[in-house]
Order: sequence, then C-alpha cells, then structure tokens
Amino acid sequence: MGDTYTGRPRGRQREADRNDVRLFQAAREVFAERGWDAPVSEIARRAGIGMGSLYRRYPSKELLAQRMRIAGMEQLVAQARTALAEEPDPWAALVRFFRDALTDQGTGGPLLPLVGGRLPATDEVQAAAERLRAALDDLVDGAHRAGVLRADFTSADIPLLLEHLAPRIPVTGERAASLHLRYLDLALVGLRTTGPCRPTDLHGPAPQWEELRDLWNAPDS
Amino acid sequence: MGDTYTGRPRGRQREADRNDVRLFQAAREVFAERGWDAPVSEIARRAGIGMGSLYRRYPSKELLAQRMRIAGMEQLVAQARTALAEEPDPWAALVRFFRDALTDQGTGGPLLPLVGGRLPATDEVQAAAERLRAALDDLVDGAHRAGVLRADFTSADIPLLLEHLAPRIPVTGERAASLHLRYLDLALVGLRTTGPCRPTDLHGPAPQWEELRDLWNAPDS
DNA sequence: TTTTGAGCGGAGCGCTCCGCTCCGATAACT
DNA sequence: AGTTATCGGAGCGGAGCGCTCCGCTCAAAA
Repeated sequence: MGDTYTGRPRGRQREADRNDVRLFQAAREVFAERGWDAPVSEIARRAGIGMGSLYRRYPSKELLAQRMRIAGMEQLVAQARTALAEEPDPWAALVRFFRDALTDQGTGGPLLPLVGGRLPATDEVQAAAERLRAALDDLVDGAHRAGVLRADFTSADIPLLLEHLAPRIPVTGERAASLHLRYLDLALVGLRTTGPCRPTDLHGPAPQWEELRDLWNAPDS
Repeated sequence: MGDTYTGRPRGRQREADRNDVRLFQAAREVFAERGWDAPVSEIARRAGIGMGSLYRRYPSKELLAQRMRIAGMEQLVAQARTALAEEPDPWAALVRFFRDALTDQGTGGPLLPLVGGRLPATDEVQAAAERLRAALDDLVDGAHRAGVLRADFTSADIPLLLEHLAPRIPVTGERAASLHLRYLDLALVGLRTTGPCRPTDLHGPAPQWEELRDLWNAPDS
C-alpha cells in the first residue's frame, strides 16, 4: 500500500522526485524562451527525461502550461511580498519588485511570457490572478500613500508595463535582462513623483548598431 | 512590346495594380499582427486575391517579408526625417518621432515586428539599415547637441526601445497603440535631461484588472 | 459576335512538425 | 533469478504550412 511508506524516498522514487524538479525547471525555461508554442519534446529533452515520464506527470501540454502560468503568478506574488517585507521605503520596494520581476533573481528564468499568454481560463488561474492583484495592490497602494508614485499609475498597469519591458527579443540570458533593466530605468523616472529628478546612469552598456545587425539577421543565412 | 504602352492602365492591368497595393497593405497588416510566422494564405485572403496572384508578384514568402522589412525601415526613416523637418525643437522632434513610430500615423499599421524579426541578411536590408542608422543619428545628435537628451542614450537604443514599447500583446488596434503611448510617456520623462521634471497625465485610460483577465484568457474556453 | 489568352482565384499536393501513445529496456525490490 | 513499476524515445496521426497547378474569367483583338 502507499501508506506503508516511511522514511525518505529511495531508488525509483528518488529518481521520480528528481525528474519532477528537473521537469519543472525545464518547462519554466523553455516556456519562458519560446512561449506557449514551444514543443513539449524540447522540454523533455532539456529535463533529460523521456516523453513517457513527462506525460505520466502532466496528462496534457495545456495542463503543464497552466501549471507554469500559475507558478509564474505566484512567483510575482512572492517577489512583491518579499519587496514589501525587506524594503521599508515604499519606493524602494517598488523598484526592487520591478528589478526582481525582470531578472527573476535566481528563480531560473522569467515566466512572464506565460503569464501574459492566452490560455483557457481555469478556476485555479483565476484564483492566482486574484492573489496577484492583491499583492500588487499592496505594493502600489503603499507607494501611492507615501506620495512617491504618480496617481494615475494603477496596479493593473504593472503586468502590462512588465510585458512591455520584457518583450520576447531574439536574445536571451544576461544581455536580454540587461536591456530590460536599461529601459526600466527610463520608466522608473517617469513613475516617480518626488525625489531626484534626473536618474543615475542607465543600466548596462549601450547597444551598438553592430549588435542590432546581429539581432536582425538570421543565424546562418 | 511593352514600351508601346501609352496612357493610363485599364482593364486587367488596372486590376493588377489594385492588387499590388491591396497585397502590400494586407502583408503589412498581417505581418505586423502575427509576425513572420503568419501564413501566406491569410495575407492573400485579407488582400482579397488568390494565392496564384500573390506568388506571381512575390516568388517566395521570404522575398515578400524582406520587402516589408525594408518598407518598415524606410517608414521609420521617413518618420524621422518628417519629425526633423516639421519640429524645430530637437526634443519635440524626438517625441514626435516616437509617437509616430508607435502609432504609424495613417500608414496602415506598424512594421516594427518585421524590422526586429530574424531573417536572412541581404544587401538591400543592410543598405536600408544603414539609412535608418543615419536618420536616427541625426535625430539623436540634434537632441544631444541641444542638451535635452541624456548622453548615455544612443541612436542604437531607439530600435530596441521601440521594440520594448511595442511588444506583441494579445490586443491589436487602437487599444494596443494607446497602451504603447502610455508607457512611452513614462520613458520620455527618463530620457529628458532638462525642462519640466514631472510630466502631464499618462496617455489613455488606465488598464483595469478586468481588461487583463480578458487579455490572459483564451477567446472561447 | 466570336476568338483568344493573360491573368485570376483557390483546391490541393507534399512536406514539416507537433502532441501524444506505446512498448521494449532498465533497474529496484523480493 | 523473477517480478514489476518505471523509464526513454521511436513513431503515429493529424494539423498546418509554403507553394503549384489548373480551370475559369473577361477585356481586348479579330
């Protein structure tokens, strides 16, 4: 029986658990890079497991994607809560949240592409979206009460602004995050209503036209 | 012979010309909405012409896309030149250019998605990119010399910033452009080094959470 | 009016690629 | 060694794509 299990998992059970976390990480990365259209086979390949094992855990691609979408929302909620808890200043909390959300501090890649993707609605997703709204409301209300955030910027602006600041561009990893932070720096100036008017330097090195040429041209020919 | 043609085209020739412009407009719209992955058949359908007529004019999808990419770059060049010519103030010219580029004033939709897409390099594309660089250099240099634009913002930032401000989001038309302008307003504050510190109201109505719910959920189920 | 053929629209071919299933191989327990 | 749960991945069925091909249309020539 299942309830006869005692102690830590061993053998096949351990492998299954390891597969679970690998699968989760791989799905997060692949969906983040290529969106909902990413092939399931690449997720399995990157996780180092077979298709059979993947489909035993998630009976369909859609369920896997929905799970990642919820995980993405919960990640944003956690980042908002952390920012509020660790940054006493409301403005610093908001900035911290934006930076964390765009770089996904040590969480293995951003899930925003799936959060903003179009998938069938489920109750779980609705509930996660409600929690996200509550967390972002706290963040924004705090900044509004402190008078540091422009009044016409709402909590519903945050997901859209994040989607604008983190578009799918033909570059991934550090450089993409650096560019996202660069243009976040611009937007932050516009968000603030008090304090120093001109910001410090923009994040990261400025792009060069040679870099654009590489971005715009297909890899081989 | 062909050179015996005199006067205006009539009959089938007129239809062919009308098809040309319809095809161009349709390709612009479809590529703008769905990117390089858009099916050729939808372009033909929206143009109201058959596949045969489409492929008589463009021997491959790739050539059609490259043509639109060049058109997109040339449109940006034209918008930059127009902004420089009609706005005496360098800052006003820069703002005018950004707004025009994001809304594509009466040009039938933005072509930025194709400009930023990955396609094989061709000499024509390289030349168009060079002209684009020259035009954006003029725009940025003017603002730099006037001291109104932060020094660490370069002309190569402009295409990337435009891509960030105009991501493919699951909404098209007026509302998408309105949102793009909204977040452009934020970035513009960060770009300016002089003048009024706090901007006027953000463009457009603030998004509501209900709107986000509609954006994130699939159309039917 | 009749003939003609360039130009038209769209059905469908061939192919790629994807979600998903199935089964032989593998390895932990007895 | 035998048993059995679990694994990996080859392959199936089908959707969707770029592109071709062909019967039809209709303005112009005879």
